Amino acid sequence: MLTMSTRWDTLTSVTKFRPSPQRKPANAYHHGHLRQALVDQAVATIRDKGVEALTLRDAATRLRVSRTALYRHFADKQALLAAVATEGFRTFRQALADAWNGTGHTRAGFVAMGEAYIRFALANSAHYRVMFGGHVAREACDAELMAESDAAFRVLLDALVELQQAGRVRREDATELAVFVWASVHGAAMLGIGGQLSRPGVSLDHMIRTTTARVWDAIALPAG
Amino acid sequence: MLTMSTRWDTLTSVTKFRPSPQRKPANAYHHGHLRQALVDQAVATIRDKGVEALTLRDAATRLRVSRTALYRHFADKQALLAAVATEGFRTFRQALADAWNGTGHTRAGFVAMGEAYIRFALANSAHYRVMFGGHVAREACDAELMAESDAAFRVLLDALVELQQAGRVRREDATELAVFVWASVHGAAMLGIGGQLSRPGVSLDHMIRTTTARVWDAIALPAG
DNA sequence: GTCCAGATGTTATCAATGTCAACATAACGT
DNA sequence: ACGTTATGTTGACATTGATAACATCTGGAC
Repeated sequence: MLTMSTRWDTLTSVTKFRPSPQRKPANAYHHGHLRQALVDQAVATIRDKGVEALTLRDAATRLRVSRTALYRHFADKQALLAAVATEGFRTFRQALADAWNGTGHTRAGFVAMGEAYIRFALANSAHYRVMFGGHVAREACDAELMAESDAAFRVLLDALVELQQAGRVRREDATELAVFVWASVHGAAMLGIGGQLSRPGVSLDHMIRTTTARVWDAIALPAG
Repeated sequence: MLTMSTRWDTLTSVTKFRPSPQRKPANAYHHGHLRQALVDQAVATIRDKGVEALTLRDAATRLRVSRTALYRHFADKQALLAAVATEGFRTFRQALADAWNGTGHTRAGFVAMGEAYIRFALANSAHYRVMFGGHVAREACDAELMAESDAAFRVLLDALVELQQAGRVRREDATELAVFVWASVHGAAMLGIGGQLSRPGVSLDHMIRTTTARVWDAIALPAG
C-alpha cells in the first residue's frame, strides 16, 4: 500500500528503488525533500532488512547525503522512527475507516475492518513493527504520534458504539470491548507477520476470515 | 557505571568488593556459573532499563568479568537473548500447565490458564519482551528455543483438544482455535505491558478477567 | 603425582554506529 | 546588496559488538 501523499513532496513515491532521474541537478546543495525521503528510505530498509538493520549512515548514503544531514530534520534516530510510526498510523486509520465506511455499518463492515487491520499489518509489516514493536519510546515521545494512534483507535471505538446502539453488539463498556477486539486482531497480526498464522494446507485468507469471524462472535449480541 | 581506572590493574582482587557468600573462592579464575549469571544479569537489566539498554560490556562489568568472557558461552548477543527467551518459555509453559492442572480441566481451568498467561507477561515483561518482541532472530536461531516455544503452545493446544472431546468447546480445527486464543491473549498481554490495558477506575484484574472470559465465549459450544 | 588437552577467562584491537561541534552554502526577506 | 536563517558537510569522539592471540584453570590418562 502506497503511503499517502505527503506534505510538500508528492512525487517521490514510496517505491523508490528505481534509477530514477534524481531531482538533484548535480549542483544541488539542498536536497529539497530530505525529510520525507529519509522516512521513505527508513521504511524501505526496515521492510527489506528489519528494524535493527536500519542505520542512519546507510540511509544517508543511499540518499547521497551526508551522515549528519538527518539532524536538521530529526532530533535523533528515535524521532525518525517516530515519524515512520506516525505516517503508519495515518494510513492505518485510513485503511480502517475505508473498510468500515465502504462495506456498510453492520456486521459485514466490522468484519471487513478487522480483516483490513490484519491485511495492513501484513502488507506494511515494516510500518507495523515500528508502530507496535516498542522500538519507539512509549511516553512523551511525540504528540503527533499519540494523536494519530488515538485517532486510529477511535475509528474502532466509534464503530463499536454505533453497533451497540443498533443493537448488534453487547451493551457492555465500549472501551473494554474495543480493547478486546484490538488485542485479538493485533495478536493475530503479530503472529501473521511472524509467519505463524498460515499453516500448510490452510490459506492465509482463511485464517484471517475465521479469526475476525470469531472476534465478532465474542462481542455480538446472541439475539443479533 | 564505574570505568575501570586502568586496564592492567587486574590485581584489584575480585573479592575486593564482594564479601558475599559467593561460591567463588576469592582466587577463582573461573567464574563457575557464568552462563547462568549472564542470563540472570541480562534479565535484570532488561527488566530495569529495557531490551535496548542491555549491553554486553555492562553485564560483564557487573559480574566482575572481562568483556569478552561472554563469548565462551554464547556465540553473540543474539545467542544470549535466545537463552533468555528459552528460559522464559520454560517457566512460561510451567505457569500455563500449573494453572490448567491446578484448577481442573474445565472452563475454570482454561480461563485460569488464560489469566496465568497475561499475568506471566505482566510479571515477567522482560522475559516476555524478548520472547515475543522479535529481537531474537526469527528463523534458524536456536533449536532449543523453538522446542520450548512449541512446547508452550502445545499446552494450550492439548487443553483445547481435551475440552473439545469433553464437549465444551466447538469442534473446529483445534490448531485454528488455539491460534485464535493465543493471538487474543498475546495481544492483551502486549497491551497490558504497554500500560494500555488498565484505565482509571478499572482494575487490571478486571480487564484480565473480562478478556479471558470473552475469549472463552468465542470458542465455547453454545450448548456448553 | 605428572602432564597434556580442552575449557574458560583476559588483553589488545578493530569496524560500525549515533551524536555533537564547527564550518560551508543556499534561500529569502528587507 | 546584504545579512539572517535554514539546510548540508566535515571532522571528531564515545560506545558497542566482535575477533585474534594469549593466559590460566580443570580434569582425566598414564
